[in-house]
Amino acid sequence: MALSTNTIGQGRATLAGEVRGEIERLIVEGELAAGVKLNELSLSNAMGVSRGTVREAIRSLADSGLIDLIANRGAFVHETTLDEIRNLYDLRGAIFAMACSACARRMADGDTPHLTRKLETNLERMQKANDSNDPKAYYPLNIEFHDLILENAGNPRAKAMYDNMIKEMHLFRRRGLSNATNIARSLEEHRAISDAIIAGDTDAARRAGEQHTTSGFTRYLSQADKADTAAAD
Amino acid sequence: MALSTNTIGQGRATLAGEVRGEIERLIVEGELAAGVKLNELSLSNAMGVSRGTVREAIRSLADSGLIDLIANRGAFVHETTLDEIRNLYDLRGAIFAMACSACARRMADGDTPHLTRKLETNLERMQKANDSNDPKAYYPLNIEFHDLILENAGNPRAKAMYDNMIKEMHLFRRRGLSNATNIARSLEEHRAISDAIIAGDTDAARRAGEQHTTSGFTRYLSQADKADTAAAD
DNA sequence: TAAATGTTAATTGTTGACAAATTTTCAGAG
DNA sequence: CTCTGAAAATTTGTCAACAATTAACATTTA
Repeated sequence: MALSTNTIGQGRATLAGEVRGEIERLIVEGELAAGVKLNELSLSNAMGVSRGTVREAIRSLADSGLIDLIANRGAFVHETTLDEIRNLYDLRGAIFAMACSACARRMADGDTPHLTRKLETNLERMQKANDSNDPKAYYPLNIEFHDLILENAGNPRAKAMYDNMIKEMHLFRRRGLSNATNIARSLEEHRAISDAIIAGDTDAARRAGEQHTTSGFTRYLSQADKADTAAAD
Repeated sequence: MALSTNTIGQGRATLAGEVRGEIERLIVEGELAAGVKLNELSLSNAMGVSRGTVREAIRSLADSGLIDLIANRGAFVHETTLDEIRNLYDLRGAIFAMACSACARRMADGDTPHLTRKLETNLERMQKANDSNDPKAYYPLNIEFHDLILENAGNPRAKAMYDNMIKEMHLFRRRGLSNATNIARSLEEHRAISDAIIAGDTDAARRAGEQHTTSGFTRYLSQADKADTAAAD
């Protein structure tokens, strides 16, 4: 679970929080590969803090799903299986669809005055990135789009969960959006979601959001297949 | 979030794990009321362990949502607002609907051979509890029903999240099911969910699951209103 | 040789002490 | 009487040392 939502000033205010962020970075950026064991002493030496502080940071990271803890044996960088990826997509899809629906409801209620404008701006930029065939520009815009929806769904807990899952998926998600065809299709789906939200149509928004995540998983699988095929050559 | 799924042997194998369980019990059973500050020294004295161990237990509980951490100020039992309850219901509904749908799919695929039987047994007992107008018998059966679905959805991560939310809602959820009318309606909805799952109808299962959670929130609100009215007398 | 056992080294679990921050207390001014 | 602010007391953050557990390795035995 992993929710830092309720943990105020834990990010950088305390030393353990800083170490936590550093370890998280090491994992997300791939310097600590999946399955690797985290040695408390080594880490404390490398970072110039006490072992207890490192220990606290590791414990705090454990619930987020990035680290597995085994009593008396240590902490290991979590190895994500294909089944888990499928489960994460399902879960993320359920939460995202709910968020899309909530956005549409709040839009209809007039609770999100600036959202229409922000969605349109985002979509324009995405269109531009697609036209100029620039996947690297698309990636952050894609994240921004999802953030926009989660942020305006009025459910901080959902956003925290979503962000946690994104962090874990971040490691393998990028290649799912690495070619122009996928970007074009993703953009279409974003437009459908945006339209439904702006229209205040909760059911359509939910369906569009669900559809988008499902397609995302399909894109990921096709990409993973290619990678496997290439590896088999 | 707080997912103990990946945390093997953390529950009781280690002293900190035991303390964690004890603190969790104190909170869930209401001995530590919402908003109360957790004093590390007092707890360590009361439980006969060192402060560091208590501290580790508290940290480990923080992500579950039961405890708020503020740097340099301490740990507080989380106070759940009405907005948060609404958000939790939304979130729980999204995950539960997804689980219902997944159960239906797995049923159709023949992956859950014993589920039909177990659902039917559960429903029969619920019917009996309803006939004899016995809310106390219904409550654990209600939990069992939801567990059955989450357990058979093939998504351990979803189950872990769901269980976490249940734990937090446990504090105020009981009164939402405290009269016969509510039990009868809840039973009806359970039957709809069960039928859709057994039929392997993923869409119907999702809709029924969603409907059930929405109704649950309505039931909660009406009950809360009554309580408020009573309190105002 | 292979399995089982005992011994040693490395690592995690737990504790108590010190440093830094926060809260409380209380004297004095307005 | 209330407000301000400095000193004291309390509480959290960090550290280093000790205890318990696990992993690695050598030795014995079948």
